[in-house]
This record gives sequence, C-alpha cells and structure tokens, in this order.
Amino acid sequence: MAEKTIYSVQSVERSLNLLEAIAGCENGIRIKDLAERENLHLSTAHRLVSLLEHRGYVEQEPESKKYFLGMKVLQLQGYLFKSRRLNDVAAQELKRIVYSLGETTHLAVLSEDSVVYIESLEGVGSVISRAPIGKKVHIYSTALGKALTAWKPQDEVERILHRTEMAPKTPNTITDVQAYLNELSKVKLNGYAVDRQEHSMISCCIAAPIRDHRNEVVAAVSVSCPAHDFTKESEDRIVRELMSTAYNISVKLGYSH
Amino acid sequence: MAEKTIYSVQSVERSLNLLEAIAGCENGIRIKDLAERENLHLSTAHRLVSLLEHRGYVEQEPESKKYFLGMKVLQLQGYLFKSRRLNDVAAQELKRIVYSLGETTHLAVLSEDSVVYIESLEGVGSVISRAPIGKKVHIYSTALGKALTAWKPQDEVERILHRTEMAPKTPNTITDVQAYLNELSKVKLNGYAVDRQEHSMISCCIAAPIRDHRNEVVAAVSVSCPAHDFTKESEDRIVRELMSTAYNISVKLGYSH
DNA sequence: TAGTCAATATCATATTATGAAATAAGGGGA
DNA sequence: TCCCCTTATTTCATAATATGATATTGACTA
Repeated sequence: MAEKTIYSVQSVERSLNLLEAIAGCENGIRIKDLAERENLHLSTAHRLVSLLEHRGYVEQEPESKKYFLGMKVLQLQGYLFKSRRLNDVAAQELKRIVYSLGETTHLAVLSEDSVVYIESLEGVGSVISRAPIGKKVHIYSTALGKALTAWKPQDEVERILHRTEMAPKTPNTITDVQAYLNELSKVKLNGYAVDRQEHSMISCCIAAPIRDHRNEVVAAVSVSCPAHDFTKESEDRIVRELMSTAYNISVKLGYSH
Repeated sequence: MAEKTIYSVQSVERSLNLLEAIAGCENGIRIKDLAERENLHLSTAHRLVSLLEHRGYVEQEPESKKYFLGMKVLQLQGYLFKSRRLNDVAAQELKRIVYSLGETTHLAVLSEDSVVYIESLEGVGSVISRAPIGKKVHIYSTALGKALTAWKPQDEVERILHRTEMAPKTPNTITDVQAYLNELSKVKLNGYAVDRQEHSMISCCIAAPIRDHRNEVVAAVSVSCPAHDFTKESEDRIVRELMSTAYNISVKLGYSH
C-alpha cells in the first residue's frame, strides 16, 4: 500500500490514452475525433498515433482512415501467458475438468477492478459458451470475482466496490457492499465461491482460488453449468473436481502450504 | 505502399521498447538489467517503467523487484475488435471442424512479419496439440503463413522474406525466396495452402484464407494432422471441410464475391 | 471544376524529458 | 549485529525534445 511517487511522462501518457481510446472504439475512430476526445492538437495526436501504428499497436483502415487496435497486442498477450506460466500449467488441468464434468470452465485473474478471463474451454455439448479470452466482467456478480477477492484485504475490496456501479444483472445479484462482504466470509469459510444465477439467469457457476508460492490468490478457475441442472448433487460433484484442480494448479505454481 | 514518414517520439519509443523487452522476459527482469539492455540510463528506464506499471502494462513482483508483463494487456486484447468479431464468428465454425474431423484447428492473422495464432481448438484425442494463443511463427514454414501471404502483393512478401532468416525446420522446409513465391502461385490456384512436414516432421497442415467485405485476406484457418495419417484421401476430406469453413466465416464477415 | 474538410508534413520554440547525482532500502558477509 | 555493497527510487537543473501553429496534400461533393 505504501504509495509510490507517480511519474508523468506526458507523451507516453498521451500515447497510452490514445491506445486505450482506440481500443475502446469498436468501429474504429478517425484521427480528428480522437484528437478532440483526448483534447490533443490534431498534429500531436496524429504524430503519436502514427508511431503506435508503425509499431503495430494500432492499424489504420486505408479507405476509411479509421484507426483500430492492432495485432501487436496479441503478440504481447502471448508473452503474458508464457511469463506467467499459469496458462501452461493450467491448460492440462482445465482439459481434465472438461472431460470429467463436460461443463465449460474458465481461468481468470483480477486486473485493476475487473475479472479478466485468460483461458477458457467449452464443455463438449455444453449449453454455456465460453467467454472470449480478455473479456472483463465485474467482481460482484460472478463466482470468479468472489473467489478472486475473498482473500484480499477488506478495505481493498470495498474500494473496488465503491468505484463500481453494482447494477443488478438478475434478481439474485448482490447489489450491496455489505452483503458482498458477508458473502466473501462464506467463500473464505468454504474455500470456494458460488454464483447462483447472479450474473445470468441461465447459468450457475462455482469458482475456486489458485495460489502461488507466496500463498497469494493469483487466479481462479470456474465451472459453469446450466441453472436447471444445478442441484445439490451436481454442486458437490463440481466442487470436488474444482477444488482438486485448483489445488493441483496451485501446487504446480509452487504453493506448498 | 506509398511510404509514410515515420515520426519518432523518443520517450514513447523507449517505453514501447521497454514494454516489449519486459514481455519477452519469461522470468521477469530487474530495472537495472533492463536499463542496460536497452541502453538507457537507470533513472530514465525507471521513470518510464514506473509509468507503465502505474498504467497496468507491467507489474513488479514486490520481493524480487522484477518486472513482468501486466494484465492490462489482456484487457486490451478483449477490445481487439476485428479479431474479437473474427473469434466470435469463427468459434462456431472451428468447433464444427473439430467435431467432424477430430483434428486440431487454428485461426491466425498476419501481424508485422509473423503468423499470430488468435484462436485454437484441440482435436479430441488428437496427437497434435494446439498452439498457445498469441504465439508467433514464421510465414515460410507453415500452411497458415502461405495462406495469409499468397494474396498479398509479391513485393510485400519478398520484403518480409528478406527480413526473415529462412532456416530449415525440417528437410522439407522451403528456404528459398523464389521457391516460396512459386509455392504461393500454387496456393492461389488451389485456393488453399499445404504444409507437408515443412514445419515439423510430426505433422502436416492445410490452411485456407478468410476474407472480409473488401475481399481482403484478413485471417486464415488451418487443420493439422499427424504426418502418418496424411493421405490423399484425408487431404481431400480436410480440404473440403476447411474450404467450406473458411467460406462460411468469410461470408459472416461480410464477404460476398 | 472549384470548394470543403480531413489527413499528413514541416518547423521554430518553449516545454518537457533527461541524465547526473543524491538518497533510501535491502541483503549478505564478517 | 552491524557494516558495506548493490540496486531501487527520488530530486532537480538543463539541454534536448515534443509540441502546436502553420502549410501542404488529398479526397470527396456539389
């Protein structure tokens, strides 16, 4: 928590702002609009974006002149997995879950205030489709979110929630900070988190934390299953599989407590 | 092709260099080594990397002080519009291939000089394992590379090859620019590309181009199969499936020629 | 064909990023 | 336990660099 001094390098910050702005534009954006939106002079925006383009971070569609996010990002992402070892280690285990349970599974980490999917495997014939890798969801309505935050310091969780609008996704969604914190106590007690149609009416989800050598929760695995199949029995079966999977992955990451 | 002037913004370029350097370090890297490697003064490197850290692009492991790629990259990837649309659209079709052929399939795009995998599905019980998403491979030894470059202007392909060391991966690898260009003519004639143990002795691979509304090749799908199973019959069967898959995806992307 | 709007390029200048040097924080050895 | 050495972090004056104004090019429309 010890606050580090924050350095500012104007041109770099502007570049990152531009990159993220372009990233957020599904249909691309023209340089002029971009400059306006970011309050930059046209020539400045153009110079910075040209550089990003040259480096492959953004691409310009020749005919519309609109800028889109570039494929370089994918390459970076490829390195991310390698560097984190998580994926390599987790891939085998996820496959095993899918084979044994036939349900869709996800691997996710916490990034800033969000749950970010970093791997997913769709159950053969499963009704629940996998989330695209890189997708962000809120912490408050998902089992993964609960599993990823349950062991964090409470004040940190509160801070995240205060920055988040806890809009109800379904009638079951937890929309109250205190209620969420209570839920987290249960998660810690059980060792796993459950989403009972809180994110979507069609599915329920169970998630378990993955820990590294420091005993820190660094990721979480989940299994989703159709709400109408979610009985006490299936829940127990999934929990058993999931906990052992999460444990195996943790051990491979160096966890030994 | 008209050469654009390349702008340079020192601090931004340095930041991107640092980001990419960190990305390439599987085991993380300390600021001092990073500064040395990039020929930057320690304080400059530190300032820039701190900024990247603050923005979530890199993360510093507290005890070792080493820097790793951050999770922000995943969020960006989630925004990758083109590829996401591509992924959504392609996912269904890839699944179909896996079901019908039982072989591992890949979806890739060209980024800079490389083939980059953006989606992969492993065939149930297949010997060929899927490449990790984000992985880069050279264009000259893979069916995907051929499919992605065959319809590009020849001079562009030549330029890529001249920047690439065409090292033989197997005795079958094409290591000569002219031979590769000839191969591309065949690809264009057939409408699909084949790798006959050119990248690895254990597998063969067939790839077909995916086009968008402009008729441009924007991606390619491939099916890999064990070399010993690669008969004329299996080739035909795969080609048939693959071509219709590539066509379906193209149509969904707006292709209509 | 002229006129408009947006993208791209050039360039002098002031702002900003820089490197040097100081400080803080660990970590290992005596 | 304490000291020394290494490395991370911070500060700050200055020169180099990024900036915005302006000019040019190009594409589209009426």
